[in-house]
Amino acid sequence: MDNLLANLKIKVSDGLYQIDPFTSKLGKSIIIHSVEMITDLGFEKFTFKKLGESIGSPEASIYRYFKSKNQLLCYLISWYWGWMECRLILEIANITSPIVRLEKSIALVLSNANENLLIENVEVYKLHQITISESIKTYLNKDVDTSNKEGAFLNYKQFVERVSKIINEINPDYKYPQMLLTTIFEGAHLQVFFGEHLPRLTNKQNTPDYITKFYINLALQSINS
Amino acid sequence: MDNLLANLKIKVSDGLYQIDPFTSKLGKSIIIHSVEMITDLGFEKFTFKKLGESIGSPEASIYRYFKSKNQLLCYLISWYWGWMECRLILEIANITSPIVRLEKSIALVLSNANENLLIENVEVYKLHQITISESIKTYLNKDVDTSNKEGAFLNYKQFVERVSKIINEINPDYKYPQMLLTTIFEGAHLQVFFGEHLPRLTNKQNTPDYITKFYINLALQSINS
DNA sequence: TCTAAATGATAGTAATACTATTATATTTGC
DNA sequence: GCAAATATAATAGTATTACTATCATTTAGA
Repeated sequence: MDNLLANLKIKVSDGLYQIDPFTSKLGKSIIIHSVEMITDLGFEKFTFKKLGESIGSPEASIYRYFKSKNQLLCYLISWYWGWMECRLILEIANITSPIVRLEKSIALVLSNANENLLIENVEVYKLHQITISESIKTYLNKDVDTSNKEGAFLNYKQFVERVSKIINEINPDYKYPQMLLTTIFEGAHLQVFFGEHLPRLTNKQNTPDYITKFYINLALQSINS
Repeated sequence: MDNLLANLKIKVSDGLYQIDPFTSKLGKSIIIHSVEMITDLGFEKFTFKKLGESIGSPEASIYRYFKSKNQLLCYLISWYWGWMECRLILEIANITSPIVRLEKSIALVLSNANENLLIENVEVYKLHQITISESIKTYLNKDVDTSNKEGAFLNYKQFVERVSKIINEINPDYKYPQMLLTTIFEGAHLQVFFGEHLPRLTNKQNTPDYITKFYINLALQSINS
């Protein structure tokens, strides 16, 4: 897969950066180290000053790439969903059954967890962790409409859109594909978090894919009724 | 209902305050005004300094009630779920059918929106808005385990627990009641938010209770299969 | 090699999230 | 009704955050 994707550039809306980070060494370093640091510290305790220290560049240089910590988070999450869309396309290509395609789409959102994959030198499983714990912070705030105009959620919307079309292949009359999918995707992330920190809010099982199976069932029951 | 609840004190874990705010005038003022301000400004832009100005007390006095902005948010959300549990008990008392009880439980989580109810002088619909946009911030952070020990999520867990028992009345073999319920409750809040700000991530309908109906169906299909 | 752009080094600002201290009210127990 | 305990006000101060600004230096492209 790495080879296949070597020449692939994941598209992120140009409202999500001041300078495209993948056009320079410093830019790439910002991405790689911020993924590292946000995973370790959490978004709240992560600062551009700490990031600057860890990459050996002044804080001010980082602001040339991202106008705020928030913009950087939006960039990372958007990049993640762009990457997920690539994976989705590869994963479901040549599969005729829409049900199988849907199953694979849902499973995809819960994968990444233990893979040691580097893409553009970013540790993808860390970005997955960040998406689980931090992604809702990109939109659950008073600036959501501005971020939306800047294109912060385009890649996520596109991902949802693509899977919702599969749902409508299964059942053209199903009225709530987006609603069902965001319920599943956000819910799936949450259950991972609950499993680790708030077990009374979930039903953790020993099998590694119990969350995936739960949501696949939920989806198919809802769509086929 | 107001009369019924006049003497009722909603229990909040004592790890969520330094001084119980409902034991003094200043404490009550902190609660009432913080609900107001967090609704208007959002949690990120809300500060104890602004709160102090709006209630005419110094910032330092607020810190005697809540050691941090985060603790105050945890208090408010916990209070909200305590209040919701009270409503739940009243709402489903004397209803024999567990299916109807479950339906009412789910509907409850999406109610409050337009009611102009004051309880302890707190505008409950604003607290509902805060829960929609801010509640996940109480746990999606690196301090979650500490907050959990302080009892921040007890009232929410209790609410979920109570409804999960209804699910197991309907189907004693159903394995994922907590998982299903947190998916529904958090999902329901999210769909309200998406409906207002990110419509491509949901399927907004003209009927006011489309979200409720969607999740009731989802629940019953999953439980009865 | 010249020039433009990117980066580094440094400084500075307003605001945030607190803590500390002392004086002044207010409540309460006797 | 008064003293003691407690709560609040007034004020000051700190480290950190989230930036912005300036200018010198390095690097990269034509």
